[in-house]
Amino acid sequence: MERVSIRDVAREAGVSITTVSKALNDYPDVSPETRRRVSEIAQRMNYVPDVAGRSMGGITEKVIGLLLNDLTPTDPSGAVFGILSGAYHACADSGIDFVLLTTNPGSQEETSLKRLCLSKRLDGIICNGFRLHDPYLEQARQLDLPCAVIDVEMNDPRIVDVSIDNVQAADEAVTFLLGCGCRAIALINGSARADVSLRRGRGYAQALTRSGLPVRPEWTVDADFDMDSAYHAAVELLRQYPELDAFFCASDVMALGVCQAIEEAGRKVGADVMVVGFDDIPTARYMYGGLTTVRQDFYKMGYNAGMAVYRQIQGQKPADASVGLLHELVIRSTAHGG
Amino acid sequence: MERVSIRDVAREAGVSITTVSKALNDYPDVSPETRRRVSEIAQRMNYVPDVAGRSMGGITEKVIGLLLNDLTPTDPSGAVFGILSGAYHACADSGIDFVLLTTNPGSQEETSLKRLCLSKRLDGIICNGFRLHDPYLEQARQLDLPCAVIDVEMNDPRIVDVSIDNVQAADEAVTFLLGCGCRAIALINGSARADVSLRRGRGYAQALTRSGLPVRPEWTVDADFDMDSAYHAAVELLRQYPELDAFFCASDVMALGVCQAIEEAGRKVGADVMVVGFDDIPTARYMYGGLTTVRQDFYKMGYNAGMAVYRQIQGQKPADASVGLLHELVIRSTAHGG
DNA sequence: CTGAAAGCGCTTACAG
DNA sequence: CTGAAAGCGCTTACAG
Repeated sequence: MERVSIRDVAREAGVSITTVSKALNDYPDVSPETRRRVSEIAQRMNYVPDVAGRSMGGITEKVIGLLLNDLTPTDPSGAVFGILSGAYHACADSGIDFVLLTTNPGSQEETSLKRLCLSKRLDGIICNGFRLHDPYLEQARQLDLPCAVIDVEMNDPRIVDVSIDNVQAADEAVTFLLGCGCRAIALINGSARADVSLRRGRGYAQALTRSGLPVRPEWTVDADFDMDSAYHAAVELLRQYPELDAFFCASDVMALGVCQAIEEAGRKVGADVMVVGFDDIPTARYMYGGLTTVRQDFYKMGYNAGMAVYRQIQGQKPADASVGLLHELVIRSTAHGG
Repeated sequence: MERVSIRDVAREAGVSITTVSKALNDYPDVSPETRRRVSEIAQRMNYVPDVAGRSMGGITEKVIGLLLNDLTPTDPSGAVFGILSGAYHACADSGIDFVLLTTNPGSQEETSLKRLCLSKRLDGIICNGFRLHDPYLEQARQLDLPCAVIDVEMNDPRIVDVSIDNVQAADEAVTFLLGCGCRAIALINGSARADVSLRRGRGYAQALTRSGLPVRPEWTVDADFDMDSAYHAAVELLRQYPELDAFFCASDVMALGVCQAIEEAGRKVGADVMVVGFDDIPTARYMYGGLTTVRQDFYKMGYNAGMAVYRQIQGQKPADASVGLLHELVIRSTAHGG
């Protein structure tokens, strides 16, 4: 596509490029008539200043990157999409450029986070999908750049943590199951390498302990947030421990696999065995008569993360981005009182 | 973050910036020893060439933009995510920069597609989510840029169309329902402003006509791809036309609403009333005992679109990107023979 | 109010 | 094999 440069506009308008630049950048020292004529001509010629040129001239847009650890082909829970959309809109609302970046365990070894940020000229970064011990997580602490990390408790004054209170959320879910009369509750957890799994496991244990119930390690399975793994785990648990009367699952997607296993075992979900999921994915209310689950708002997580990074770029101190990030136990059919 | 420039590296290495540039860009006329030392120093100093500088120097990366018409907070079907991921990976595999852009009916009036492409320095573009009569759709034809459009039949030799054969897919779905013995089949369609809706409507009518059945317009409802609208439409249809024995839905998400309406009407999904959805979303097999649906591969659509645009950028002629984009009727519980 | 000139960080003929 | 210099498209003191 043929690009029109500032010289072309200047020639057409019969002025210098200085004047074109000033007219288009709202400098006061340009006659109204000149400004009008120049903008009119620039518009007509479809002149769009070259970003590289502008950048060299000293004008750069701020840019925030959303760094996704592994962009998978599919996003069953919609978590990544929600975060992406939220971060994007936070940038749009702040007049900041948004750029999508991805990495994976392999490329984390190749290129340092710092070089990645440098090459994309980032002014701030949001990290999502990182596992404990991922190299970039540690590098984020050394990064001299506004940074928000989603779903990993970094405990670093320079980094904004963005996540719901997962311990509390899991505690509430399990406490609810106990209130429903359940006494043998299994935990189908996400990957042990994910910080949220640790926290949800803690909430689960905390609720049981408070009720004077033992925490039986054999009733906790790491199903890596995977539907099929959860299904198989539940099949096995139900076979070995027929006394199980409830499953708390660290994601709705895993809850689906668990529900299927329960039904295949000839038991009735929500009656014989209760199930609570996590996330409240868009289709949750249509599954198994309505999945009882812990809702979290991924869009808002992304949005808050974007805004928190933006504020830091503006020089404000990193506000607590988890404020207003509330979870909510949504009671439907797969687990319910009375 | 402190940026190191080529001068800093040159100074540190005791050579000219010319030599640094040559060493780092693999020019042959640099002594092996100099090259080694310069790269070593550049690496150590975390030197990353400034893209703007490189661009001014004449070296620019190719970039493909994925333009989404409205980035919604949520993506219940996972279609947008799949396309995004596919397009991203096509770019990654081709060594091309990927950038995410969004627009909406309002901003389409403000900025022309051409200016948008110019401002992002695009070398190619993929359009998704556009409705018939969206201004950008017409502007895409005039655009002097490799372009792929998803799910709209553009019929333009310069534009790559990317979509499954929606007429054929719908025809197969309805023909299957007829084979199941259904004789009163309603169509819950997507927005009439979406090209795919038109095509699926055509396939629906085609299948009925072939079987000598009348196409009753009152049995077709535009539910705009929305779960709740589909639910309400189904409630109403079931009330007015109790003889309905099947629903063909233009999306799984809408099928969910329809299934709920059927159950609330005291009828059994898959027995009294059959339901076929569209998309095969990740959770489809867990809903209502398994949703019968037409599968399409969104990731592949995005990937093929990206590759087709890339090929055009390389100067190759625009291959048919829909090749290999197959749909598949997945028969589960909500509609099944015998 | 206008414009010539310097400078931003690179690359690349070109001379040595 | 090395480096001085021109040039890419802008912005912005600065002089007029």
